[in-house]
This record gives sequence, C-alpha cells and structure tokens, in this order.
Amino acid sequence: MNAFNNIEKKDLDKLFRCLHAINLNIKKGSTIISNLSNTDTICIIVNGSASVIRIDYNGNKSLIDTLQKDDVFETKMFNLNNSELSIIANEETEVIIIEYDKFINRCKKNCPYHNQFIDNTLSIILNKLNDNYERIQILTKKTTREKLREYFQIVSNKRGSKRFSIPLSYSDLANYLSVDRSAMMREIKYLKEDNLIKIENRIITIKY
Amino acid sequence: MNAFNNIEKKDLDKLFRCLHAINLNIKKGSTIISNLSNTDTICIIVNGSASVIRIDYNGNKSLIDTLQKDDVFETKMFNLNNSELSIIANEETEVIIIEYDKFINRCKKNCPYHNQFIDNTLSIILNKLNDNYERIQILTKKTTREKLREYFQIVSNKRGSKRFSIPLSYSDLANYLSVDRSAMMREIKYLKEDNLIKIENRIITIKY
DNA sequence: TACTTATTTTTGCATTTGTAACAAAATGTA
DNA sequence: TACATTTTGTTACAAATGCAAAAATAAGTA
Repeated sequence: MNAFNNIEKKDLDKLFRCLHAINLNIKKGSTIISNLSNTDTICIIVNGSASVIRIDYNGNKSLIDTLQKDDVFETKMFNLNNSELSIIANEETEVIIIEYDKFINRCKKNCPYHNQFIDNTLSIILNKLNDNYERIQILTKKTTREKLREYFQIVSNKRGSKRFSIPLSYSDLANYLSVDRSAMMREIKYLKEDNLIKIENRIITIKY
Repeated sequence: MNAFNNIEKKDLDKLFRCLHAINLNIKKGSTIISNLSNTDTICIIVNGSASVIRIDYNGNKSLIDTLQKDDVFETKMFNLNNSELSIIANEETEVIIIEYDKFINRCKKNCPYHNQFIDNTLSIILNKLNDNYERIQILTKKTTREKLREYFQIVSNKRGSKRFSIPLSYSDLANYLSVDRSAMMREIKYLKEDNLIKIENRIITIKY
C-alpha cells in the first residue's frame, strides 16, 4: 500500500500540481524535518528510510520509530513543531512534501483522485497506529522474557504459523523491545533451555 | 475536537443517514467490539469511556489504552478482526458505529460535510498517533526514574510550565508507565531526595 | 457518623536487568 | 585473499525492579 495506490498516472501530475507537492532528495544523515518550516506538513517517503529520534534533557538519543519507503507522516503526529523529535535520513532518501492545508482542503473541482489520495493516506496512518499499539502491547510487558514471547506471538499470528523467521537482526530486536542486547540474548538462551522456543539460524519455532 | 466539529446540525442528520450510522448504548462492562461484527468499522465514543484490553497466551490482561469521549477508533487500528484486543465499556457508554466503506466512499453528491467529517476524523487519529509516540518515547526508557522524568518533561512541555498537576492518580500513572506502583513510589521519593522534583499534593515542580 | 473501599506510602528480599568486557562468527570491502 | 566492521554469543557483578505484605490516608457511601 502506498499513498498513490489506485490513482492513474495521468491524474498524478494533476494531483501534484493541485497539492503544490514538493519533491526533495535528502542526503544520508540530514534532518528531513528542518526542511519543513513551521507549518503542518504531510511527508511521504518515496524511497529510502529515516529514523525518528528523540534527544532528551540529558542529551540521550532514543530511536522512536523507523520510517520506510511508502510511509507517511504528518508533523502533528510527532509534535514536530514543538520539536520534540527529529527525523533523520538513514540513507539517500526521496520525499514528497505537502502542506497539510493543501492536502485536506480539496479544491472546488472535487477531484476523485484527491479523495483517493486522502483515503490511502488515512489507511496508511491506521496501519501505523496498529503498529504502535502492537509495540505498546510489547513494551508494557514487565520482563524481557514476556516481551520476547509477546513479540514472537505477534509475528507468529501475522504469519499464521508457529514457525517463522524474524524480520529484524537481534540487535535491532533488542532496540525494538527496548532491552539490553546481551540481556536479551541471555533470555533467549533461557527460553531455548526451557523448551519454549526452538531456533535454527534466524527461524523461530514456538513450542506451545 | 470531535468528529462532528464544523458540521451544522441540519447537515448532521443527512450525514448520519448517508453513513448508515448506528447509535448504540453499551452497558458498563460489556464488550463494544462484539457489536461490530466482522467488517471494518469506525466507532466514535459519544459519551462514556472504554478500555482497550489484551489477554495474552497466559490469560494475563493488560490495559493497552483508554478511550474517552470524542475518541475515534477503527477496527484495523487494533487488529480487532484478528481479535488481538477487546474494547470494554468502563461505564454506560454511547457510541456511533459506521462501516468503514460507507465512511470512506463518499456518495455521488460529494457532500462537503462528509469531507469535513473525514478531515475531523483524520485529525483525531493523528492526535492519537501523537499520544502513542509519546507513550513509546516513555516506555522505551530503561529505568523507572527515566520514565518518570520523561513523563514529567512531556507534561511540563504541554502545560508550558515547570510546575503542573498530573492528570492521573499514582496508580494509573504506574500503569501508564508500566512499572510496579510501589517501585514507582520509591523512585519518586528518590527524585525528591535528589532535589530533582518537588511535590505538593498532586502538583509537581521540575527543579532543573 | 460509621463503615467500606480505593489510594498512597513504606520496606525487605528475591529476581531480573543493565553494564562491561571479551571472543567468536558473519559480513562487507579494499 | 586479507583486513576491517558489524553482529552474535557469553559471563561476572552491581544496580534496579517486581513482589509481597502491611499500614496510613483519602474518598465514597449507607
């Protein structure tokens, strides 16, 4: 799913003009958001990826989320105009930037492709919300063991199988679960010892 | 902000008919979602409140979110049709239920109030997303102390003052931070001892 | 007012976790 | 291939946390 699904190519140009869409290429390591001025803005990741990072009162950085190709974000959803977070390109990243007002206030012509674009965007945002609830579901577990089991359960449900490969490296998984990597490895070892999971390479099997 | 902002009363009736909106009163303790059948559905909390609850493989319940008056949710955003979560009324609760298809597929007449309704809903959902990112920001902190400081910082920023009252009881706060309540109280005591915060009644002052 | 229920505050103790440090394996690159 | 870098796996130890149990307040209700 991307924001331009079900919009014909010939309509895309019209849509872009109508929205005053701006296409930008962001260099690796650059901040995407500084390009967005102070207005509410919709941003679509066309290619590449970016990290949503928070730097707290101590200067500690924490990774809040990772944005991939086809992701959509809006400044309000990260409170960006109060600059709580910043969004940094992980690689050469192409984005499309649209003022929220232009996005939401359809022109008099009431073009169907504009409505389609809004619908697509809403759908992507609803998915994002689901991802966030899933993560909250995991993060609210008290122990690393419970976090791992919840995570495995969710992936297993999605794949419809008790046997599945995990889409993250163990380092990234530790970040996602917000636990120390080595402590997580220890816990995975215990889960294996207790015969609750089996691991071959990067493939997990839930044994209950 | 609610989903019907900026829609005139006379248009509301038309909108409801167009959407085939259903008005339901849910008794305290009843599951809202069982009323939603299996289709994608938008639900608006008109009055009352509800809890989003997950029961895991062990039968442990966890509170994922609380829905208040004017909140909007969509079944996809909780993966409800895979029944990962359930939503239970905390009190006598009035809801409006609309099929997602009816919501998103505007009728031929392209009524401006329908567009306004979608815009409002999107705005509410973006706020929800912001709330979730805030919570993730807090939950990804490793220690209770850091979670508390992050939480206080966020509330302080919102109120624009280093002195503010917290909108939760300490029990609820412990749930929100997903830490043991008594361990949290201990940490609050340490924060006071270290002169990082001051507390009078329910009013916090950040001293840095 | 008397009584019940919910919330706050406190502490010892066992468990869990992060930290640090290191080695092995895998991966990427000149 | 040889070298550098990243990822994975392991452990001892100190710090942080949850758990349990109890008492003190506060809030709600008959």
